[in-house]
Amino acid sequence: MSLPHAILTALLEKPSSGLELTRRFDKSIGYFWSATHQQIYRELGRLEREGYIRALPAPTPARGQKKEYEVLPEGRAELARWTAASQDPKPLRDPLLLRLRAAAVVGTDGIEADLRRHLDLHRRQLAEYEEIEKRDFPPGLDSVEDRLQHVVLRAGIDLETFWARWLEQSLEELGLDLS
Amino acid sequence: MSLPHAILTALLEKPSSGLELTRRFDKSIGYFWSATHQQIYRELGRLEREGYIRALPAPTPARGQKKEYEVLPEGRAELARWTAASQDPKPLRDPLLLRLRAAAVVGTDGIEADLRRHLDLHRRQLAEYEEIEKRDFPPGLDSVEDRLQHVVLRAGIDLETFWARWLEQSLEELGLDLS
DNA sequence: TTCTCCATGTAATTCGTTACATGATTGT
DNA sequence: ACAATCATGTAACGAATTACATGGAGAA
Repeated sequence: MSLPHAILTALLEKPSSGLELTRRFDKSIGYFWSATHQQIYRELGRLEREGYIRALPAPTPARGQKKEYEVLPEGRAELARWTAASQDPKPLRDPLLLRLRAAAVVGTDGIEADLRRHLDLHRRQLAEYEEIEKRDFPPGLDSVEDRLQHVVLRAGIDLETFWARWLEQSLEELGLDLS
Repeated sequence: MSLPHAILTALLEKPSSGLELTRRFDKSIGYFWSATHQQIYRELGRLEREGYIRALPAPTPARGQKKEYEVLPEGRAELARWTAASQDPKPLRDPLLLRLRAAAVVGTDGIEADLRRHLDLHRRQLAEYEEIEKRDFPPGLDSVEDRLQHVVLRAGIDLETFWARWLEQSLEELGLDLS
């Protein structure tokens, strides 16, 4: 039940149309909760039916016309309720770890190349996050909002750092040099 | 498409019935690919229909009777193929990070207690993994299989370490002492 | 006999993904 | 006029979650 709340958060930050939301989900919020335009349109319809958001009055409402949404007080209340509610952490589910475990049974042939590729992808993502940190979070920011957004970005940076280090160590441990 | 391959791996390690698999998915393999008994039974049926596994001949095949499965050569081949195939890393998707982002908009009321709870849960999981490491991976193990299983466990340990540290730092950053 | 596990399933729903469809706007 | 792009959707499917159903075996 996270997607509707991701959308409510995005719309509170700035009222938007479906496609604008889709673009914003390719960065920012999408860094920790991705979504496609099909999911977003479906969810916008649901949220509107349930009275959490409404479409801003448009001159000519028609298919193919831009439709902007804003959050209603009920939507904000629901988001506050959900944010405060306790939730268990999801158990880890990672195909790459599963593949290594399988490789212990059927052999490691062909997996090293993909480990190196993952290492490269995580390094790139890390660099991107660090760019954002440098740009958007100069030292000396103090508001609670800034601090919250910063710790979230920190999670992204630390996670990518973990993956990169772990992949480096694992490649070495398995006797595969780093090219 | 990971669940069938998780099951093939588990069955290669040791032929099992559905319920035995379910129990093993509560530990070991389940630490990085969890599954419920409903998923497992459905997938066992599919794998059998497709000729990847077969039920061992039982004295009295009937509902409510234990049914053991073993992997056929086709199943092993499919697992080897999947293990070697390239796969993109899944984008991060974490409800807790989303809630912090939402809290930047609707306020932090009620979220600190859950952050502390998550910290506690991650510390417990970390302790459990470290127990396993001490028990199953004494220094001096050398086979490729052991090393592979060890780096997988290492990923679990490092991930839990990351979450615990990140939660400690975030609670502090948000001005909430660690009680 | 009834209760409690063990063991194997079915059913309904939701969420995410992939592919496709349609209208409006802008540039050439 | 045509193509490309913007924008909003539909349809179909697969995977995961939740709840429920059925049967067998042993203990009180």
